[in-house]
Amino acid sequence: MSTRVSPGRPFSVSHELILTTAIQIVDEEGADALTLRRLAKSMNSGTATLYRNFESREALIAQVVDRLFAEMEASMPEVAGLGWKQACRMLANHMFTTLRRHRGAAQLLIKAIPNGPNAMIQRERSLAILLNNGFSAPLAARAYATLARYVLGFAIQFSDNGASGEDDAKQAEAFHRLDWSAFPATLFVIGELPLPLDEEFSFGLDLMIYGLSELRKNDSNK
Amino acid sequence: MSTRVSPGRPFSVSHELILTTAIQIVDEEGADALTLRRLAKSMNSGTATLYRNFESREALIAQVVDRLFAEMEASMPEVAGLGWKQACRMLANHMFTTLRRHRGAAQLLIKAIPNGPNAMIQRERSLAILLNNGFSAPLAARAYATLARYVLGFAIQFSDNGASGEDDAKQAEAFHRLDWSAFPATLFVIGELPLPLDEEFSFGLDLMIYGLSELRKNDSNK
DNA sequence: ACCTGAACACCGTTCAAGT
DNA sequence: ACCTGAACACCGTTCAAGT
Repeated sequence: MSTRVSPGRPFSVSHELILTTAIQIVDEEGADALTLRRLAKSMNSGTATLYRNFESREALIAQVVDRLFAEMEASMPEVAGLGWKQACRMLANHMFTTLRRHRGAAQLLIKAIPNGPNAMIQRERSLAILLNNGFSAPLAARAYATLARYVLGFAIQFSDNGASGEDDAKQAEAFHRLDWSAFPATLFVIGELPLPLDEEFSFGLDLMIYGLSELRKNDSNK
Repeated sequence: MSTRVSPGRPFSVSHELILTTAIQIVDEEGADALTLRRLAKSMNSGTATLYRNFESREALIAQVVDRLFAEMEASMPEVAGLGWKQACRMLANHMFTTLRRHRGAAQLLIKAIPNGPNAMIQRERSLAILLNNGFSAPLAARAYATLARYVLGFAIQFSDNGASGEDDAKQAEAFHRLDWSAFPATLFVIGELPLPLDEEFSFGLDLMIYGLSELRKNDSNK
């Protein structure tokens, strides 16, 4: 697969290699492992060389992030024939799945809101679906912004905390130490927790889409 | 303020002082500034001394996090007479506000789900409200888990990225470079973006609460 | 002209040495 | 017995020196 947005400037080959290697590191070892030293070593180079292609670590990360949006765009499911609800669900799930596939990638999106070319294309596509389905400009803007934050917020929380075995053990132990009189509600629902991550995500997503459908009715009637 | 010598158990005063100082640093300089060296220097001490009170940086952060839950608990609004919708809204807003007041604090909650005593009390209180209002155990568990993730997900994204002036300038510049033919939907809603953060948060929260009210009806009728 | 080793000022963690 | 300076193995960034 070729790059969607090519710079066509000096250092482009090296530039390519750096981004590819960076994503590989994020995939295999998480966001914390993406250090300039680690990255340079993977390419048998030194950190100083990286500064020939990128102004700073932050700038490099911004381009890594846009790569992820390019990948999302390339593997985007077909939503043309679907209703807006189903389209929203698929787009949100697709973004969520992509971020989860690249382990700690979601954490890279925190610092700065994605502004790269591929992120812009994705926003355009999403807004167009809403506007073509009777959403007013203010409602479409709100719906898109909130849903995008929702997906990213969940993806961040599910991104890196790999050692669920150890965490779940601690959680279970803490629950067992609770006494009935002080924590009746917690113990009453204890069999339901913790929820599978995907289920938690889908549950909240459906709540929001349902709420949007109600707002849309009033929006259109007005 | 001078350092007091503890008469009773060893390190207890120092333990207190460390947590207080840590929160002060997070408030004033953000989560990134909370380094052990920075923390030790604030107390005219060395990093090694910190390891006398805390097993690791991670353990220290876990206790800082539970301090925030304690603060939330202490300033919790009265929700006894309110309906569950209004109670949910107030609890979610309160958690969001508390996390925002301590600038980068939300980022400290990512690594491990809060397990401290004060976090447990807060969960008990929230679950009890849902269960006392006709929610079944499965629905209450889902509602609580999803809302808690929602609040934290938003708080994280609004936590540290302080330089909104520079960011907004970049965003505006990027928007101006767009051409109408390629980005019609984006340009159509451009006047609506970016939304104020609180509005975005409230918008999504209301969507979820509305969706929950529908699920609750079926839940109770069953 | 292009590249990079080495330095600088940081980071979390450990432990031998000091009191 | 208690504390901590100093070391260790890292980090992002810079620049003089090498090719």
